[in-house]
Amino acid sequence: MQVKLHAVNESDCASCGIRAQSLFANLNSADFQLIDQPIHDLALAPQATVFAEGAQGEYVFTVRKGLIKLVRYHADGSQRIVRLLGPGDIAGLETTAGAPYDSTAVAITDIQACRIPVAVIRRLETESPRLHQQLVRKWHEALRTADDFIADLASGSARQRLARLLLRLAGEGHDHLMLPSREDVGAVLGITTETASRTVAAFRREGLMHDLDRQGRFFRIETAAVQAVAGGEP
Amino acid sequence: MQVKLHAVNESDCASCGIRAQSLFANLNSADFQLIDQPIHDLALAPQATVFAEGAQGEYVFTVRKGLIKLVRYHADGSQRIVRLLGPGDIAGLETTAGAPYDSTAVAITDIQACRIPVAVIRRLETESPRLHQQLVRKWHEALRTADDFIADLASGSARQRLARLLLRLAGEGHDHLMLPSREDVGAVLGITTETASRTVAAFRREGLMHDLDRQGRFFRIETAAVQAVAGGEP
DNA sequence: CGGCCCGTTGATTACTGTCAACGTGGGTGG
DNA sequence: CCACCCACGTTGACAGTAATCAACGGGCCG
Repeated sequence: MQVKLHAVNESDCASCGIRAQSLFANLNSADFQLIDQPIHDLALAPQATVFAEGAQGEYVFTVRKGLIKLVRYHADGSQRIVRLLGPGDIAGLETTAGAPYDSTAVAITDIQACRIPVAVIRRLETESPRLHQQLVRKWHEALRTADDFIADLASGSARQRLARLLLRLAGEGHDHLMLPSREDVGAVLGITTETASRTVAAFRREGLMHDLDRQGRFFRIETAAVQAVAGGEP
Repeated sequence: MQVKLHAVNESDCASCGIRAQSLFANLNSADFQLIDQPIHDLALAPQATVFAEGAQGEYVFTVRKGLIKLVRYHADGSQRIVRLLGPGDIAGLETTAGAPYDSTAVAITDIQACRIPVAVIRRLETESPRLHQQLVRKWHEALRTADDFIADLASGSARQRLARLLLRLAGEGHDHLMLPSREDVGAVLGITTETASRTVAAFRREGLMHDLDRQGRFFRIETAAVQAVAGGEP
């Protein structure tokens, strides 16, 4: 696992591309003075573990670039991905509630993230209403996303689920996306790797998605047609 | 929909059976003085809607007794239950983030709940660290429960899912439970009403659960055997 | 160059969804 | 008070989908 660290300061935050969605979205200079422990920039390679379920957390992580999976393991060793986190999302929010990590976080792609000591959050939370507001927003986003996962990605046929995942990964207004490994797609949708592979292959044959590379990871989707499948059309 | 209301005061809270799990768990008398809008006691009959998805919320609801379902509706009209709330749980937390309700809340059983104006929460949150701490705890509980739903109730065979639901409804250390309608069981587990009915019937035949009434709602379960099925045993 | 991981595909089985019918208990209206 | 009706649970038959077991090819790393 490759990990690179370097300290971050206020000016880095000021020029951060995802500042607007981050926890520090509307902090002022006085707020920044309250940060008494270093925030580190973190680079992770695919498959790197950010944190493990059950560990006592000391950091929250703001994803700046890449995709992270939150995983729960079943008794039989199989995994279920409970949520996917992208730029602007926070991993390890539960540490701000003083709890151990609820799931294991693993990098799917190359990751750039900010590692923020939970003590910094606790201090800012009580002293800066601006951070507090962002924190509540993040709790709400996380909960809403979790509910979306149940409603969208855990209901209906494999075709419907895959279609909804494609739309989610592409993001509003975009038609290109990167798909995780077929195994991860299966773990997100609650289907087997084989069914995930078959369904992707079927979508390609049907012209619902087109390869953008030769490794079967980057795709362009026919948004309207995919939406039809997501809604229940065969 | 039958709704009964009456105002609640500090002494009611002091004697509340679920005070320990409630938002007001450790408020002191000074904190109670900050409550400047009335909190109402709410009684609801089964099928009553507590709030509807998309509505701008003005209240959060603490469930004192009964079971509430949080529902999302699909484009085709079918429903998916995203979470179940019982005594001590809060419905409508998202209003404290200033957002509309993310899902529709419907009573499954007779309900007793406290209806708390969101303005009261906002005021207490800034002025009472005790309430603030409880609020964070509630966000965390809700998020964790949502993740549990994905990992436990949306993975594996119908038998596994039902077994896990039974264990969850019984609660740690208990072996008796009330099951919602077969339609709701299906909507929780992401299976059809028929499969839910068949699987319940199979569990009864196999002696995994025993009727406690004649309407097929109250059961006693063989906890060890049900755990085995939940873990993957046939 | 060889091995290995990953994606793919085939064959078969098992499970769940679908469509349909029926009984029963509770509620309603006469 | 009784008859009717309806919602709900149940069960059957069958179709359709996904899981399982197995095999194979290609790209990447050592």
